[in-house]
Amino acid sequence: MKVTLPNNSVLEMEPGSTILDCVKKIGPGLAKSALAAIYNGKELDLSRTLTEDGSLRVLTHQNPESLELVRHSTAHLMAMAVSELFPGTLLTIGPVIENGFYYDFDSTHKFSPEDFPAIEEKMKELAKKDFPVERSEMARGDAIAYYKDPSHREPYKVEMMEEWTDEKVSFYKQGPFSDLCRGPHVPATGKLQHFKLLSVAGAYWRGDEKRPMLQRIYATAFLNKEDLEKHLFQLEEAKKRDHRKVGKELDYFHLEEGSPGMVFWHARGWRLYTKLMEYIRVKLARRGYQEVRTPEVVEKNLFVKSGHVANYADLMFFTESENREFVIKPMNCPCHVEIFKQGIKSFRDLPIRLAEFGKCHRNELAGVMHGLMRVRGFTQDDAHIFCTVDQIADEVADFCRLLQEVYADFGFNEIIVKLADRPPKRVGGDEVWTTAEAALKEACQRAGMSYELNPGEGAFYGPKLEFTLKDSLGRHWQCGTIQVDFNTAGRLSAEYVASDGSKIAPVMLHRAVFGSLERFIGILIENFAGDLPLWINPQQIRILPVSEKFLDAAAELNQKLLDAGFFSEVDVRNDKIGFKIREGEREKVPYLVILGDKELQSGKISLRKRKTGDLGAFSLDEAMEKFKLEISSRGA
RNA sequence: GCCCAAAUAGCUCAGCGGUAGAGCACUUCCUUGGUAAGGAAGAGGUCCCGGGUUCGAGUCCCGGUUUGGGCUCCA
Repeated sequence: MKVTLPNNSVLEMEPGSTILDCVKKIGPGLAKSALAAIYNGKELDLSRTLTEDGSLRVLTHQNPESLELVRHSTAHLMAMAVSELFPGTLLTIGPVIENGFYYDFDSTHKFSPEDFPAIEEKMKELAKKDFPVERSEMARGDAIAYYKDPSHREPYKVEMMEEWTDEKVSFYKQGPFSDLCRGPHVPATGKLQHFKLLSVAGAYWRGDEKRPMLQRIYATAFLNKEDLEKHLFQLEEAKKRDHRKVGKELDYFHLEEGSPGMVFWHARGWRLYTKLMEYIRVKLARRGYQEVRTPEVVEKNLFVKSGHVANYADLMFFTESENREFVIKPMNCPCHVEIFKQGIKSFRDLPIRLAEFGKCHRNELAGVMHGLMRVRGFTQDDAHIFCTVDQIADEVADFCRLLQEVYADFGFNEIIVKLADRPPKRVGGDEVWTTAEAALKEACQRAGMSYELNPGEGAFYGPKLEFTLKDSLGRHWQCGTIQVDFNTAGRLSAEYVASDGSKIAPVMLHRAVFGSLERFIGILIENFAGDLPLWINPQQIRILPVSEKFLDAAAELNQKLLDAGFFSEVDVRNDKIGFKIREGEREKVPYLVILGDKELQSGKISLRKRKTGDLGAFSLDEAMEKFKLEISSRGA
């Protein structure tokens, strides 16, 4: 049998040899460090027997592809440790996830982080024993019978296997522990060294709330110690940056028990909020959007006609007055349609782009609220573009460019685009869907964005693009979206007069760049760890008088800065300058101005930049130029 | 909505059947200063809400609310 290596050399192997035999032939060092191999494009265990000619690539700790393998094998190691420490625990599944893996257990023992050291110790002990990990196969029926036997009862495994159609299933055995698994795995438990248990949480069997609640242990594993430590450091960093914590420290907002999921914006947070609105408002005006404002309390009937009450009632707040029923609007679209319907629209008027900072309320499930990221009352930077089918591509392409421009201004340069196409249940003919999907694809191309397909995930009324940005810690946040809608305008009897005089319902494009102002602010806080760039920072300058003698001079300077449009304030407290500097740094004020005798004598001010330190003396004009430059360049 | 946990001073938290505590912040006084914490004194609490157990409940039990970690869902 011929085995081709990556350097194109060919090894001649006896029939019946395993991959490991092959690797040994390449070199004993490689055989020692090998974890698995890719043979003819398939990832396989080293113990697998070669049955055909092929090309071989050996995976070691050096290869990024090994990460999933190691994580999955570590999941088995964790399951083994848990089984030994807590006999009677039932096994379910232990998949690899983005930054690690988890394993779901059904156990009478209630796991808590206090169990982690013992489990980790056990894992290390089992790893040290270096059990070989051995693959075996069994007929599916036999495996089911085996797992039904009371002495090794695993009902969850039985349920999974009963749904499969494979004739044979594979098991992986390490020492006394074995688990149903497709593999592949590392050759021995000794290869597993860099892991950490992270958290424990409830999770339904198969994500179904009617099924038993299992206990999920989240953990992670890496190929080397440095990567593990780097990841653990990032988790710590993320915790420090938590927008709920930072937002409170910076006095941006608070939430309270009486209004769950509704934000009380404090002066500073609201300054940031309005800054973002002003920023996007200018961009929209230049692209031909018309900003409008519609009511938050709307007659229920409008949302009955739009279909929201039928499909969305669980998430809506209702109210009534004078025997009439109203809704607190959960979205702005029907209101924008009402504006569109005022007067007669011609095809010449299209596209019409109606934008609104629309405050919406959704009665989200109690368990899903999360700081600013998931709230019940929020404001979308919403707009609806009423257009013809032919105009979709142009409008979407223009939106994609707008979105790129905006995200780049905030320093987000990596954007993931997902195209969700036609779902099984949908309205509209196939030819319209095809046109719309093609238009979205074309728009992405024109904007130079590559997209992943999210098959069947579109809304019932049309396909959509979803935009996810990556923050400074590499975390993903879905913000922007543009959705094609063939349904709503027609339902609400909105139409335009076409060139042939017929009346046609326009296509509606629902779109948002930030998504919601609340969520976007949460993302900004975490991305910048509270150190917002000067151009959006609601605190820009704080004047620190060296002693009370300089309070008047400080007030005068403060007024000049306020007149010039900067956010400035004076620390009037009777404390030493060192203390005020410390406080200013702690409260993340970008610039501190020290004002004392020296400054009054020289007519200059002393500037101190956060995290950098003393910048020296500047005339007021020089300092303001400096601020303006930093603001216009949007520098961080 | 479901599982688990938490809720004590403005903030961060300790106390876990026997008279409510600390640090920071706040107020007053002393100090009037030069690039990351000057000193002293004072004030501040329905211990989330409602029931129960007990001679006695922040503390134990039950119910509710909110928050947190997840599941599911989503801007």
